[in-house]
Amino acid sequence: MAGANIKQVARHAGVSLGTVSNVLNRPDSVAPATRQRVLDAITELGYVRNDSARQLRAGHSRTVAIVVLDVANPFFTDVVRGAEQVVEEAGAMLVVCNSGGDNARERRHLELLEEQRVRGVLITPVGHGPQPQLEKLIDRGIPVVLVDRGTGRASRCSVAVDDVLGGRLAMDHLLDQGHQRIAYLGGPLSIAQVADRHAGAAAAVEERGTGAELQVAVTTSLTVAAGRRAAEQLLALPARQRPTAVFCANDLIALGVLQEVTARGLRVPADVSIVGYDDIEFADAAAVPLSSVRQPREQLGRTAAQLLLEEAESGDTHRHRHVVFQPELVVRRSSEQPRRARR
Amino acid sequence: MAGANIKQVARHAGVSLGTVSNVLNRPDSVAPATRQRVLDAITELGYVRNDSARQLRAGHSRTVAIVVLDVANPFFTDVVRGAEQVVEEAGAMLVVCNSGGDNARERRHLELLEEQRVRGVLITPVGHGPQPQLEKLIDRGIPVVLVDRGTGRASRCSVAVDDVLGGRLAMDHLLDQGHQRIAYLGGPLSIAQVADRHAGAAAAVEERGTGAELQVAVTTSLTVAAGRRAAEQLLALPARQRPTAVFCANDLIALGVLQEVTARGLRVPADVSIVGYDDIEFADAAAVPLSSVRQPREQLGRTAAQLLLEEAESGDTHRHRHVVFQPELVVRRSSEQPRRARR
DNA sequence: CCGGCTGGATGAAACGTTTTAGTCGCTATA
DNA sequence: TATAGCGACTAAAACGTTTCATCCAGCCGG
Repeated sequence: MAGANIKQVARHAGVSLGTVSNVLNRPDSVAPATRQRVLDAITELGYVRNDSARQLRAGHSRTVAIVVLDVANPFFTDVVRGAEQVVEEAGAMLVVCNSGGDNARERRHLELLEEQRVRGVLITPVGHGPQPQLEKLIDRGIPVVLVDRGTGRASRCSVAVDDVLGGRLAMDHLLDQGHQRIAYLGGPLSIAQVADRHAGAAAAVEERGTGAELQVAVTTSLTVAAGRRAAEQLLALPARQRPTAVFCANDLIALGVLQEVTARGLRVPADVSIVGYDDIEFADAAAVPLSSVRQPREQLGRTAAQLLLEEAESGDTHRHRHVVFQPELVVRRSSEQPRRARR
Repeated sequence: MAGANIKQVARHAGVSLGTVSNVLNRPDSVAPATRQRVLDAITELGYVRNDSARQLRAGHSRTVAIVVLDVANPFFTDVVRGAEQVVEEAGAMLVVCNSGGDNARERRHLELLEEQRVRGVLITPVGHGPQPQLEKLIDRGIPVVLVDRGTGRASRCSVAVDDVLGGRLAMDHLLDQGHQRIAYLGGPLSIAQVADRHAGAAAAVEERGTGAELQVAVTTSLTVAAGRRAAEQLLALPARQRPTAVFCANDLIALGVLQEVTARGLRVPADVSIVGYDDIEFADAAAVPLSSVRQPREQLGRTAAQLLLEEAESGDTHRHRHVVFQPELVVRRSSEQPRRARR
């Protein structure tokens, strides 16, 4: 009952092997009576298609992969959910791979995915530099869609949120509040999003021209723990060098900072204002509700998956597209208090 | 350059096809000179193994699947990370599938996984009832390990945390604080964890015998939004019927309750005490730090993966094992305040 | 009554591996 | 000197599909 193949089904139903295949793939092309006989045989033997053989014949699998920087980051889980919807609707399967922000792990995953001849890859690459393994995939004709990573090259589709704009929004807001010593927290800088958000923030300070100072504290990862450690260092500074506001590369960092700051007995936003990035569900539920830059996360995933499937279908006739969404600043208590000017 | 197969590599290197395979799989068995020639041919042609063909031959794939109730739930992302470590160390690949607590989706995933002839499946099943699709996998000889789901049947391994004990711990704590009207929030009850935690809570109330009352409010899912909605209903009750403490089936629900309660101008824990479950990272960062029942999440994943691989290796000689971890109550501000007795 | 057409079924090739049995030339042993 | 043994390599089978070229019977129009 366990391991029947198509040939045994055929014998059991008294038809040829090709007919069984037809029942499976083009049921209309076989006479109702025969079809029923085959179907009966299938259930009777507990036959289950062997996807390996199918793939081998087809030249590619029916799974789509998404490679994210961190599975545990709510930003990515939302993107994944969006992509999942579209992919499953198309009868395919989405597999989630976690690079953890590590170049080597990313490469390893891409190698495995190439071996698997996946139908396509959605990826938020670790670095901005060229990723040879990714080029290899594209050479082989496997569609690749860049997720949340800029306008990319002409050789692939991409969906993104304008991170430079996001950084600018956050920083303009803090400058509006009168802050003069502001810190940007995030890292590693090899992560493009981290760099872009910083670029936007720096540009905003520059343009404002009021001589505000933007310090940068680079963290080793985008986690709550990293945020807490970074805050520890900032708070060790003498009060007059200490920044009065912190803009964090994501909400996890921001939550870490929030924890550490309040643990030290300082108040948010009275002593330190905080703005995060991503507007994850928990930003609103934090000890002090967190101001944050919101991105259309699920939509990002959906759109990416759509572009991918589109490319997988249309083959050569495909023209690469680049979709850019606009972020939006959500002001909450962690930064909203009207303040006197500071220096 | 893109699509070379083993045969072309062989021709290019002037050897037989079998020799190339040997270079790939048993490099020591081929003479160094020949080996080098083959290796050169491989890089020159950009050859990449075709995993479908490999699998077909081997009879099973080298990927392990984990089917979780909710990818976006931090509890599961941690379990996934634990499993990932072990699986990748073994040179295999972990694919994450999301049942979303939906029976039909779970079945669909299992069907696909059976077609893929995966090496094994880690799963937190949606219901406690029998899942025929799961039995089918086992019949076929695909190892299945139950994650976070009780002592299970003898036909498979399992790892779990004692949810009944967890419910008991939480409830004992609340009873110790003198609460007499307590609500249990969670759902759907078809999710085993939800039912078990409730069972533990009910048992604690029963044993205490002080006539405390345990209301149950069933939610449609284990999300922040569901928690908020449930809280809305509870708070609509007249003050003297309203529970003074709430025990939530997970932290997401608890965070939702916390948000709604504070939004209504009530204080936690003065007006309503809250205890959550899972002790996710954000429990500590919430507006009022959340008491919660902690589970060894990553270890759960690691152990599950180890059991799975063990079974996959040893085949028939395998004896199923059931590992149970103990949960631990973490008391924080949301429930810790010493209180006068209530009624 | 014949030729062509059509719906329904068949047989065989092909996909790219891994593995097993076997071949071949050498060297060490009796 | 025959032979057993060994190292290095080869040839071919097998894994389970899908697809394509055939084939066959029946039916229609002429």
